[in-house]
Amino acid sequence: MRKPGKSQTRQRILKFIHDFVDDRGYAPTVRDILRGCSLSSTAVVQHHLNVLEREGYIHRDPEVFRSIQLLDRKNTIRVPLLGSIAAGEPIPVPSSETWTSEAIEVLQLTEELTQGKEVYALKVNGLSMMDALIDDGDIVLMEPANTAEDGDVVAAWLKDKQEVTLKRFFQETGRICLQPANSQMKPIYVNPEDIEIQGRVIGVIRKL
Amino acid sequence: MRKPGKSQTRQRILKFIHDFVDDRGYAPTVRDILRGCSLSSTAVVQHHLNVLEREGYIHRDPEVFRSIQLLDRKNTIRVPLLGSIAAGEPIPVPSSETWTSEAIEVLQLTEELTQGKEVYALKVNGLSMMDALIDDGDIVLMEPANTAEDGDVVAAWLKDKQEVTLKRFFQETGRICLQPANSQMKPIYVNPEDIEIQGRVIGVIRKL
DNA sequence: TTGGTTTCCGAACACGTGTTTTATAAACTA
DNA sequence: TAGTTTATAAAACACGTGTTCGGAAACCAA
Repeated sequence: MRKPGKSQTRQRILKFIHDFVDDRGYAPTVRDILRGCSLSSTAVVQHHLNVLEREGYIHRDPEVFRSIQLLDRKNTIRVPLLGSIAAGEPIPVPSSETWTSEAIEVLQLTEELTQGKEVYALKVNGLSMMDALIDDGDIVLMEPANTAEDGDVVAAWLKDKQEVTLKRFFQETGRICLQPANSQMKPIYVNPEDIEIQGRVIGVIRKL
Repeated sequence: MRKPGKSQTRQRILKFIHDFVDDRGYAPTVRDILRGCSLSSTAVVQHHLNVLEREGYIHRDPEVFRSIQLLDRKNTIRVPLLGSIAAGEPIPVPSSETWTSEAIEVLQLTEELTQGKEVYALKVNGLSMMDALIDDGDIVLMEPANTAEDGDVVAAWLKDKQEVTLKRFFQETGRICLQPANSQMKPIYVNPEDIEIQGRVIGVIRKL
């Protein structure tokens, strides 16, 4: 009384879990799976779940009800939109307390975009970032940072011009090179003491 | 021995649920909340959960363990990355069957970005879209469309030039105006029969 | 004060649910 | 063929968990 294929029951179970989570928003129990896949013993389900976990498809916390997690699902992360970024004013830099308390709005993004880092978002005000290919109304994802590595795109405060700019950062001997994303535009060079790194840009989102 | 504020306990509970779900991937039980919020009776938690549900913050399925769902969570949607978009070639337009079968990769995005529409994604190849403030490597979110309204940003195939372009669409008398996002650049005008709308752009994503 | 509402406590009940055990049958290996 | 591994079945155990109830404490309004 065994299935012909190698393990088509396991495929059914995995699909059932997917559908169940999509539908109900939480994971099924062993007995939910039993009924949903027309099996007749919890031990069968138990066995297949163990195999699925060993093979890396799911994760379970032992003894915890409804704790099946599908490992190909990415978590969504709540990203606080802390304010705006404009040419003439420094950007809001989050303290540990502003994180959700002072958020104007809370975006919900996946690790696809946040890359697992603790980020915050800023809305771009005006056209001053156009040389970084950033439009009015775009949302930039920032990672808090005071320093930068070569090649990072940073939000830099230029003390002499009293303005913030988004450019690619390169450390050179005695000076810093800030390169626009738009390669048709020329880089600018500043003294290290005339610049203040306010954050690292890890993404841009434009909703139309 | 009652809390001073009006119902700060309820706030604590809601925050605890958020953190718990973020951390573990499934919802807490009544007793998890009890311990996590330093309360001493499940009935207290039960009461606050009822209020939270009545006020629309959460949803619970009666008698089901760990069934608390946070209603401000947006669903994540699997978006197929169907190919690339480059200057000299038409963009891949999805049939109903390519939807996930021919996907090069599957992005996972929230309704925040997809706006609830059925979208697909294309990776931008080259710098030809720079006048739309789109960089090499950016990902554009497309909604299938053959027509456009005034103001839409569309992917248009220009028959005479044999190239695809991303521009804002405006219908004028006898001609069509295609306006770059970069306002420093001039719009172009084409005959209605020289243009073919291949899709509507609803978003742009740049990962750095 | 008075009454009414909300919040809290402690305890108990009922059952959903993960787990284990034993047994049987099918498939694979040598 | 015999031996091993895998898949299935039925039943039972142990406890996690939603729910309920009676009563007390804090707050509010008249």
